[in-house]
Amino acid sequence: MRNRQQDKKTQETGATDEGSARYREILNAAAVLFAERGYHGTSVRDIGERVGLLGGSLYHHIKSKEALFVKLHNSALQAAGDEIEAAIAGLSSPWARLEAASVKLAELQLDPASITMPLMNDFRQLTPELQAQLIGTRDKFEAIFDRLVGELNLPPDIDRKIYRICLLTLLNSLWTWYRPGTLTPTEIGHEVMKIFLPRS
Amino acid sequence: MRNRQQDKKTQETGATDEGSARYREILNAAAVLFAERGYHGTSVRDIGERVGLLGGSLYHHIKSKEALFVKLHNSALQAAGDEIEAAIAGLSSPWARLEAASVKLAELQLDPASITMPLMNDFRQLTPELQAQLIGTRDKFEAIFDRLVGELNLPPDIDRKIYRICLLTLLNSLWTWYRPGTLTPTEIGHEVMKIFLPRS
DNA sequence: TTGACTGTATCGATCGTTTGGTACAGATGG
DNA sequence: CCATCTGTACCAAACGATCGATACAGTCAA
Repeated sequence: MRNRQQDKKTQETGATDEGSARYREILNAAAVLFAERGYHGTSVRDIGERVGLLGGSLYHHIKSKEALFVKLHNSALQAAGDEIEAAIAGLSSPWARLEAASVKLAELQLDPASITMPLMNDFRQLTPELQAQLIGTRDKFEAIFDRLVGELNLPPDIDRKIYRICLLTLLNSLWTWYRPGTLTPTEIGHEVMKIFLPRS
Repeated sequence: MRNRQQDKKTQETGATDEGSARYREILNAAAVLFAERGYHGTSVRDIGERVGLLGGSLYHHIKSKEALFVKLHNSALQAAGDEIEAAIAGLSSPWARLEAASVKLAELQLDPASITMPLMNDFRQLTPELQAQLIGTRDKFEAIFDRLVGELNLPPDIDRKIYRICLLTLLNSLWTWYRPGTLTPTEIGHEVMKIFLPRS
């Protein structure tokens, strides 16, 4: 028995280097892989390889694969929420505000440089305990669009909840089919909004 | 003289009991689990448990987990395509045809009794080789909606390709958020179509 | 010298898959 | 009628590979 005393365990808090460069590297690498291959399809060794570390060495920076995913998910949603709020800050027309928010979200989802939002939809592949850690952040994010849709003067026969879900689902799924080429992410965002804007 | 002729070669394709009751049981169980937890999140032992078999015993009926998924995917898409074609057969108005097709697809996606279409979107978690086996069937299915959208008299500023992708993405994602309650699958289908139909 | 960082090596669990064997149903042949 | 054979369907056990995670020793800058 080596450890009569439980030794210091410097990182028992679970919080590792919140802001180190290495940690952000890992966060970015994990974001790409989770987005490309899903949670279960990505191993910690895959992530390590992308940042030049062995799988086991990652655990000096992260607490667990699950914690990494939660951190990634929550901080991405938080950042996206902030950017969207900023994008609509100066606008007053309800339709203009919704369009600006949608376009901004499209840009965020399709920007390869940003930490994208892996598995915004579809976290069915995650364990229920993991899901529980994510719904809070997600609800808060969706509340932004809930508010924006609530301000709209929509035709009375349109269900606002379904309208909002559909818009968010589409924007969050853009990256599954978008390929850079003829249209920019911004243009894609406007194109999608054409479907949701009032016609006539 | 057992086989002077290579006899009828009933299952040379690697396909096992194409139509046995057990095989359909396995297909159904796998459909549910793949949809709930994704491909990697579902183990063959999980599937076996759902039909009262050990994981290894499944291999008397299936060739591999991948083959099971491919079979599931292709037959579901084939059946859905047939049902949608039947639903629009008697209609002539382009908008009525698209709406009928969409509602039918919504019903198929949300009917818990049918072999649903697991991971219609999002097969990024699959290996490229597996994906290659699916895109053919998928393209053929999407061609139905491509044709229907092509018949529409859409506003000229709307990109038809994006319009079609968005509609299909939404319909295929319904099950990720739909919960039985106030609205039936049919009503959900119509509700979604309200967004895509010409307003005013 | 210390503490942050990384490699080496390994753990137990689980993965998809294979193997050997068994129980049983129906044909076959003497 | 009985013995034998064949094929189906399954279980029990195990395979090698890989999973997330841990322990520990070495490296190196401060």
